[in-house]
Order: sequence, then C-alpha cells, then structure tokens
Amino acid sequence: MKKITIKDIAKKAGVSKATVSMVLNNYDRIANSTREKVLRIVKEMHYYPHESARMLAKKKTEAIAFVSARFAAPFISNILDAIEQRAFAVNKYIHGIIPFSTRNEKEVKEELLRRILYSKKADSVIVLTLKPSEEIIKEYNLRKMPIILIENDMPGAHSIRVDNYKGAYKATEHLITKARRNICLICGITQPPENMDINPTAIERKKGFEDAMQNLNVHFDEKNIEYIENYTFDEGKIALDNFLKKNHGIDAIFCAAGDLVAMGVIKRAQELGIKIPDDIAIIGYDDIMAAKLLNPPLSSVRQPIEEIGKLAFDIAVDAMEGKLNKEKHIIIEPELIIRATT
Amino acid sequence: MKKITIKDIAKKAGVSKATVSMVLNNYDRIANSTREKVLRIVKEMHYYPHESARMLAKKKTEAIAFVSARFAAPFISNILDAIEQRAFAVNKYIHGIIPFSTRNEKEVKEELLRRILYSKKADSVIVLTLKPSEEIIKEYNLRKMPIILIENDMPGAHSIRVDNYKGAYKATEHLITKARRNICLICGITQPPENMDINPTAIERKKGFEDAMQNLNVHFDEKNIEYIENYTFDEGKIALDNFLKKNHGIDAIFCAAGDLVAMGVIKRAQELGIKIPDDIAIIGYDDIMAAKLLNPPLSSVRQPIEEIGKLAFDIAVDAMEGKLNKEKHIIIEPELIIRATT
DNA sequence: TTGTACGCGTTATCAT
DNA sequence: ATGATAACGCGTACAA
Repeated sequence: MKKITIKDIAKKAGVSKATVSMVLNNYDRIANSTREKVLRIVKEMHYYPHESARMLAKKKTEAIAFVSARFAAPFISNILDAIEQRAFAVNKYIHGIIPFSTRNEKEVKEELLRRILYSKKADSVIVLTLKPSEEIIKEYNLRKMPIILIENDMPGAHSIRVDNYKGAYKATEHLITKARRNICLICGITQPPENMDINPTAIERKKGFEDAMQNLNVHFDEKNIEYIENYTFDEGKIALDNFLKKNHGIDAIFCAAGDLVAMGVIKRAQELGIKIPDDIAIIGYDDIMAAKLLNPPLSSVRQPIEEIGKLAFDIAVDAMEGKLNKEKHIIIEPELIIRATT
Repeated sequence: MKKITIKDIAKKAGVSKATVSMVLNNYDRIANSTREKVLRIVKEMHYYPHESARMLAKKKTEAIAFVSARFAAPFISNILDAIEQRAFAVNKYIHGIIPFSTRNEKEVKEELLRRILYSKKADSVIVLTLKPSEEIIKEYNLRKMPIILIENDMPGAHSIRVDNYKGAYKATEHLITKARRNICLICGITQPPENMDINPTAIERKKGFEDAMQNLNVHFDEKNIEYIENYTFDEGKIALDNFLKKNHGIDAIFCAAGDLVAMGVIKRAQELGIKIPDDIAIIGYDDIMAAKLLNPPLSSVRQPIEEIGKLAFDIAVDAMEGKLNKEKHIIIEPELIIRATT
C-alpha cells in the first residue's frame, strides 16, 4: 500500500502542499474553512507527516536524547521515568525522549555522543552518571547543542547533582550520633583502571565519610573501607566478610555503594547471626523501593529522583528554546531516611 | 558552526557525493585507493551522515520501536534490556531500539502505534503487555510493518507469551502438594472498566489456578480471590487483611499479581505475627530480583526474561529482513522457583 | 494562498 | 571495473 504524503492531502483538498503544511503547523494565516477541510481529510486518510522528512526540512528533531549506561538499573529507569513524566505534565516532547545506553563501554559512549550530535538524532542530550570527555563537550558547544549532565559537573555543560559529599557526611554523622565508633565504609572504586570511567560519585561520598569522621574525632583508617566494582548484592556479602576478617568490633557500616549492596550486607549478617542494628548498624544509599520493604527496613540516603528528572527536562527545554543565557549548575541536597537498621 | 555534509566530504576528496555515499555504505564498486581517501577525510572532519536525510532517502529507519506502559517498571525495563543485549550480541540495530511509553493510557497507545507506523518512526515494533486494537493490527498488516506482541496473541501479529495458565497451574499444584487446602488467589482485575485495557494475563492465571484446584479436588470459591488494580506493595497488605476478614483458616496464598504484591502480603503477615510458611505459604509471580533477597526468600514463578527479549528481537529482525513466511506464535514455559515461603 | 527552492543523502542510469 | 550525474524521498518556508 502506497504511503500517503502531503501531496495526496493537498490534491484531495484542492489546495497546495504549502497550505496543508501550514495547517498542520498551526499557522494562523489560513482561512478557517480551508483549515477544517484539510484537517478532515488528514483524519480521514490517516495522514501523518513523514517524521524524517519533517526533521530534515525543519532542521530540528523535537527530541531529547537520554544517555545512560543501561535501561534496566532501577535508579536509571526511574530518572528516565521522571523525565518523561515531566514531559507529559507540561505536554512537550511527548514521545520525544529517546533513551540510549552505552552498556558501560567508554568507546560506545563517545561514539554515541558524537552520533547524536553530528547525525542530529536529537536537539539536546541529557547524560546520566556517565562523564563525557572534554573534547566532546567542546564539540557540543561549537555546534550549540545543549548538554545536561546528571551526577557530573563540567564547564560547558549544564549540570544537576545531588550533593554526594553532604549525603555521605550526613549518613556518617548519623551513625556517630547513634554512638557508633567503629564505622566502616563500602563504596565504589575511587581509582578505576584505564578502560573504565571514573566515578566522581564514589570519590565524593568517600570524602564526605572521611571528613565527618575526622571532624567528629572518630578514628578510622584504610581497613575501614571496602571498594566494590559492580554494585551487586553479592559484593555486599563479601564486603562484610572482609570487614570481619580484618577488623574486630565494627559496629556500623555506611554502604555508600547503594542499597542493593547494603542488602547483601544485611543478608550475610543474618546468616552469621549478627543482629541489626544492635550489633551492627547499617545505612545504605539511594533509598530504592526495596529498602523500606526489607526486614528490618533499611535506613538510606534518598536521591530526589523526581526532582532531578524534572530539572533535567526543564533545563533541556529552556536551553533548546534559547532561554538560558548562562550555564546552570544545580546542586540538590539528599535526604536522610532513617528506618530500623540504624 | 556549519554542519558538514556529504558534499563537503566529496569536494575535499575530489569525488562525487555518490562515491562518498557508496563508500559509507560498503559498496564494492569503489577502488580501494579512493575508498581509503574518503574514509580518512570522513574521520578527519568528524563527518556523520544526517540520520533523517538518510532515513528519508533509504525509506528505512533501521530502528525497532519498543512500546510499553512505562520505563520504570522492573519487568518492563528488564525485557527492554534483554532485547538490547541481544542487539549488541549480534551487532545489529545498535542504538536502534527506541522505547516508547504509553503511561497506561489507551488513547496514547493507539495514537502512538499509528504514529510509529505512518510517521515511519521505526521499521518494526515490539509491544509489551499492551494489546493493540484489531484495527491497528490491520493497518500494520496493510503496510507490511512487522509487529511483535509480548504477552499477547493476536492474528496478524507475531507473538511471544509465557504460558500464564501453566505457570498458575504449577504454582497452585505446588501449594496443594504441600498439603495446603485453603488456598487463596490474588490476581489483577479480570473485568476491567471500559477505559482500561483488558489484561489477558490476569485472566489466564486465574483460570490456571481454578483448574488446578478443580482437577485436584480442592474446594474454593469466590471469597478465595482478591482482585487488585495497580500491582503495588500496599495492595498486598490490604489483600491479606481482606482474606483474613472473610475467610478463616487460610493456609496458602498464590499471589499471581506479582512478587511486589506478595511482598506486601508477607510484610502484613509479619506485622500480624503470622508465620511463613508455617501458618500461611506464599508464592509470587515474576521472580523479581528482590524475591530471593527477602526474608524468607520468596517462592515464585519465573518469567524467562532473557529468552523473551532474545526471541522478540530475533523475530523482529527476521521479519524486517523478510525471512519470515508465516506468523510466529511462541509460547514459553515459565519455571517454578521454590524457596522458603512454601 | 501558491510555486518552488531547499535540506541531505541514496540509487538508478549513464560515461569512461 | 570505477565513478559521475541527476532524479528522488517528503516536508518546510520564503518570495511572489
């Protein structure tokens, strides 16, 4: 079956292509009678403009690219969901948010960001957690393509971050006020190998932990820290075992590597008959949905996901509309959610 | 900064646009010397073909649309992830899987499916859980646009389903072999109001439950069933309360409405001092990640997500390449995962 | 309100 | 064998 084009509509309506186009783009210079006739025929014939042709002609895609490591991670898909929710709320860019994933490959990330830019796959891009190279940022700037970073902060890009330092500081402080004095930290690798992206998040949280400990005069050293790589449940179990091996009398763990890892710690603790929070207090990070459903419910540092998504979307839109005269760099405070594990 | 087009490359390389295009599309009619020269310049100048122009000229998008209710639901994003994983594995349609969400609105769904079809946003579409109208299927067939349904089965579309009937049957049977005789079912609404999509999944699971009960001569009636609407944790808590109100001596619950709801049941049971599985056995559905992390770990019916994703992708690709001479209708067996709650 | 050039690749046809 | 020329795909937007 032949595709129906604007030409078919024009012919059937007895007007020109231009008129049809103008009707469809809500120009006000069209007489109401013709407008109605055109719209009727458009409906009747199931005419939808060819999107590629439209983008080519308009030099716009009406799309926002969303780049992250993968689709399935809860934090990521929740951010994406929040962004889209905002889109529906303000009725802009509906179905115009295009998620891309890099599968954690640096090469894929760079290549993808270039393709989005040069192949014109979108009019702006929101990048979650991943950090683009400075070179890429330069290229985006040259082409005046807005780029919004979540969880990173670079000159040349807008940014939205939750204050990881403060989140970690608060969590640690909380443990100390609970009279814990032998506190351990689990966090992501702060010095990753060459081929991996660095993770500023882990570095900031570690700093927050260390500063809180120091400022409040609680002793700690390197054996109070375990680094994990993949943020998995099983790493949590192993981390606890490691702590117990090298460190006697620990009474609290701040799992800055996220709630899932914290869940592994809890699981292992229960297997070993360690009481939570009596023997060891635990606080996680992210406040994932499962956190409050656990037994006991997990204390955690909450990331304000809705707000992040809303801000990212709004900044993207404003930037595309040229309403932003200078770079936005927003920092949001995380919130401490205290439950039964501390 | 001006966009670099194929013309710029052609000029710089001293060849025609056509030649550049042919190089980029791996035609073999190009001498190696010119090919290399062109490729070098393409790299040097960061040239990437304008995607819209390309799609317009090729009459192809090289994209697969993925349509579901929302991005954030674990089951959904895991399926999406599995599809993309397959794409990377076979190195086809990389970054070419475009997720769209309908936010559970029937209107949005229909409109979206039409837009994908008529605006040529993709070359095939995979629809998860949602059921298109027959009218839409007809329109897809007319335009020879492949459509693959997951969790639904309609003539005119390819389909992949896990056997909900059998999954429910197995789960119920399992409870009966565990000597339970007062078994309750929690499932999605089987007779939804007009504006909502019907959910065949719920209907099939209910049937599986009922048949297992009947075939194995276990008494039950309507008060053994609770219907929930939104598949939330809290509905699980409420469902248990309702059962306890109207039904004395229940000793098992099959929560066909998913693990999250089952988690609510467990939570409420623990609040009430009910022992699991001693007093009441519980089995969920989906085997979400959290299921095995619970205390006690939850028995569940596992959906083979990886396999579903792989199949959906492969069918989409084969269909687009014209390798499918007839409709595929695949049914996969779910697997019973027995843990500590039964 | 219309005619038409334009956006940017692709591909069929033609030339060497 | 290689490569060039030109028509084409489908809307948009400006001059008339």
